[in-house]
Amino acid sequence: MLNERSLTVHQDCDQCPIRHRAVCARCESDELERLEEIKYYRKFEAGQMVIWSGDKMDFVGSVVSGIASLTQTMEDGRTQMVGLLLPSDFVGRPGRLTAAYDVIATTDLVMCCFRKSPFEEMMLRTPHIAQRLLEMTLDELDAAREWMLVLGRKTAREKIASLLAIIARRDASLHMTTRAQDGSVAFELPLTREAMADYLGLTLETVSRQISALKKDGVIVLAGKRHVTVPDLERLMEEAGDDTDGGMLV
Amino acid sequence: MLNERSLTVHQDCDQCPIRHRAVCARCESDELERLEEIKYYRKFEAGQMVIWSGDKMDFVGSVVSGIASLTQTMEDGRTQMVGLLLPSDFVGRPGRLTAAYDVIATTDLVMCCFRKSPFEEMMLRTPHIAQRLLEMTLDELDAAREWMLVLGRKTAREKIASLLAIIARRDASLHMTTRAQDGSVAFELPLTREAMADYLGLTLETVSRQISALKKDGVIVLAGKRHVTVPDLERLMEEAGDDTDGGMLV
DNA sequence: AACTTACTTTGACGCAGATCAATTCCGTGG
DNA sequence: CCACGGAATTGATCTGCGTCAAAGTAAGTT
Repeated sequence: MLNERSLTVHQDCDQCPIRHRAVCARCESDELERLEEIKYYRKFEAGQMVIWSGDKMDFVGSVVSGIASLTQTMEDGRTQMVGLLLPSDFVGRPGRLTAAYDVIATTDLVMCCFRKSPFEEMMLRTPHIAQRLLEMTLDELDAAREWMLVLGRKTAREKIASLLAIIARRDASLHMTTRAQDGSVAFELPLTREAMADYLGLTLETVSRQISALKKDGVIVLAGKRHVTVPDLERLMEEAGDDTDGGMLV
Repeated sequence: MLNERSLTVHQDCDQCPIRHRAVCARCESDELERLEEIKYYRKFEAGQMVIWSGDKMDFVGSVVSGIASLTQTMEDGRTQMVGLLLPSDFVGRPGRLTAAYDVIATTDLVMCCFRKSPFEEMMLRTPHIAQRLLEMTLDELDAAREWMLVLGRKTAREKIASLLAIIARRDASLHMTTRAQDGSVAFELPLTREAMADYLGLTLETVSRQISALKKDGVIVLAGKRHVTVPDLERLMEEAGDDTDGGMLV
């Protein structure tokens, strides 16, 4: 799967996250119309498989609402999440026949899809789309590599802080956070502890313990299990060991 | 940096790994000539920095000979290699101003470069190049994500086996391995123990210990510190915990 | 041949995070 | 309202890998 770093939120239609004009601001408008014609929606329930690794992929698309995850699994069951698809993120691989990872609906999910072959044909006709997709894919590659540093070198506490910082940043850019006058940021955790563990290469117990520790140290405040308030985003990012000012991740 | 998954080895010129006709088999030949015109070579010694993270990138190119690594570093010095550039791999990010990672010559290195702006102009003129680069970048993304599984979920022994399997496979595709009649494969390890550790998210001591263990168990045979013989590639891949038949990595 | 320097191996020990095991929390439906 | 079940917490213990330290190896230099 290609994923994330959307074609950005549709301005004209709050149902569909793909702002076609962002894909290709310089294309002839009839191409854009054609894109509109081959569009359709798919819904998934939390926990449902969207795509199995190795399956034939006959569509590309993007997330309208909900969260999906890209996951790799070893025969013995160990799993690693390799990407998180938030609303506006792109899924699919122009030019590829089969899916490389499992895609799972983490929450209830709505996707806006395009049949792959017409999309690809259009890509061939309109060069700016390939250029835009290249741009997006490079962003994803950056994100994946930033995540490699997290997985390979960070401590459990730093990993949790990194993930929270990323979600806070991403949610902020989608205006999903509450930002109080004192600068604190609040958001809803979209992942179970287990999903976080799979993303971070940890166990769910370690995730739980580190969240408790961050809470005890006042880095975050929890209301219920899922509602997180970050009093000081700077502090959280220090905890994450982040040099990267605001490197875009996921 | 974009990297790896080359524009493949030049057929006409063994000096230059970029087979321009592979980039764009369908372009007009004068475009290819133009690419030839803006080409130049750069040499680096082992250990030299090719590019600093954050620096302005004014060229793209590919590795002719030697090995380079893409590395991320935290302020406290922890480092994670996020990519390995072998001969024929591509470096550079069309459409990006600055480098996202350090690029370091792991061995003596020769690169074939193109000044970035003419290359980009050409990319705009010849759509197949953007499509080819998209293809390559998607491959890299797959590789990065496969590596996330290695970093997040595999044991030290599996990590080492994974790395050796990848190098063996990569070298084989470049005809750099010796393949004996009994099916064993032999190659030269291009990395120090420390570099391997940085790639695998381990310490050099653990790398050394696991290599000794694999040797003791007959999975590999060492002649000197660097020359590796793999009697049974299947066995090595089992040790790597590899489901992926032959997923391209690095 | 002796010295230097960088790389590698091996050992002893400690700790971060995994594993195993009980509760507790909380949302949902009867 | 209670009861049920998945999610989360917390505790006790184990272990793989990191850390610190020392010694071995190989290639280049004088």
